[in-house]
Amino acid sequence: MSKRENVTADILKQTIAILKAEGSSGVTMRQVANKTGITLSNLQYYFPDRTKLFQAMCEFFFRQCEKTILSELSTINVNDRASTNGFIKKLLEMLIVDGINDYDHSIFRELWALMLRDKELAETVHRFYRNYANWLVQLISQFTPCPEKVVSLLIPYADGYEIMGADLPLERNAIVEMLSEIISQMTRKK
Amino acid sequence: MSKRENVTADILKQTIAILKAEGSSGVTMRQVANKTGITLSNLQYYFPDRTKLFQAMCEFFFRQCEKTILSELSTINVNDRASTNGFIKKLLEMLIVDGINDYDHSIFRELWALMLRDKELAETVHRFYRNYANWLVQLISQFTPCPEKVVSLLIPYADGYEIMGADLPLERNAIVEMLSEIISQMTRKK
DNA sequence: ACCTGAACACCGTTCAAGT
DNA sequence: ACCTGAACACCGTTCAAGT
Repeated sequence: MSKRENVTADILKQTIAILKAEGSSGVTMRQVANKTGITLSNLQYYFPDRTKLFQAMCEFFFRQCEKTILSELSTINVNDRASTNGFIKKLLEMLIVDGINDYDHSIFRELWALMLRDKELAETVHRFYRNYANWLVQLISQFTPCPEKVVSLLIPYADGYEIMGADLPLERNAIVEMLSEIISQMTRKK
Repeated sequence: MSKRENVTADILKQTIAILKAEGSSGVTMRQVANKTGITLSNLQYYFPDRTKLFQAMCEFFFRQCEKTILSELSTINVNDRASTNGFIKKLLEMLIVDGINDYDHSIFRELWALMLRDKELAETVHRFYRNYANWLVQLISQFTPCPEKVVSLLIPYADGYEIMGADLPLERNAIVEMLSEIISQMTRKK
């Protein structure tokens, strides 16, 4: 790793840490520089303005995400290949998460807001979602004849549930049950 | 309306306008004061700090939202009472919206981020979602024996779809079709 | 009760200057 | 190629002072 790569990786890690802890308004150029242990001017040498820093942070974040997700998905694949029902349940338990459990979800929420005012960052987020959808389709295609339907149902639902799932008339268990039924009906029918 | 009510309403309207146009980082105390035509100090008399301004803005925004939604829902109710299928389609067309069409959705995205760092604002958002879910349950209960299921499926899905629906393997029409089938199967079964 | 302006520490960005 | 510090206009907040 070149010096440039090392320094920028440090900067982006600190940026993500601050974003997670304090939100996008907490990510100031001076704060990032301080936590990284460099001067403001030096930070600006690597990232000439705040927008560029956010864009790079976004790409860095998704590179990490992709590693995590791919290893999680491969885990599920090995253990539960046997039964279709067990597989679906495992997948649902993984995807349908309460907003309180935030580990990386808070960063997604910040990105959804930042997307509105930064087209390049928005394209990075959309690219991630397209990749994510493709992986899921590929994984699920072993278990159902309509993986595109299942994925098109689950990904948006998981994002929305994370925001306001706690305010729904049904409890999480009932919702997982409902989704499980919907998917097995889809799978049976065709 | 008292003077206080008039001034605060003006302030909050301008706050929402700026939030929609420039995002939460664009909502500065000085900018809000300028657009409202009052001094910074005077704005601070009505809203002692930025957090209080955001909280009041959030409540004001949802009061407007509730009016809009209730009138939209009553419209759907009158025209399509006749056929259950027609009613569901109308409802889906209303709820499943692409992120590009943003009218008020951009404000929701900002609020989802602000919720993470302001518990009072978060409670206001959750209260809105609970009300929204209750109205939908009530409206839908005429057409299906399991309105809680339908609502618990549709609201999170609509929020998630607005963010990343464009990145799914299925087109919007196919998705509306899929959801329509799912709901009519739910309705038939019981 | 309502409104004002000065002053504080902090912010992003620019720039001329160093190695 | 990499790093620095001073200076700019802007920010939220505090405060003492007015009507």
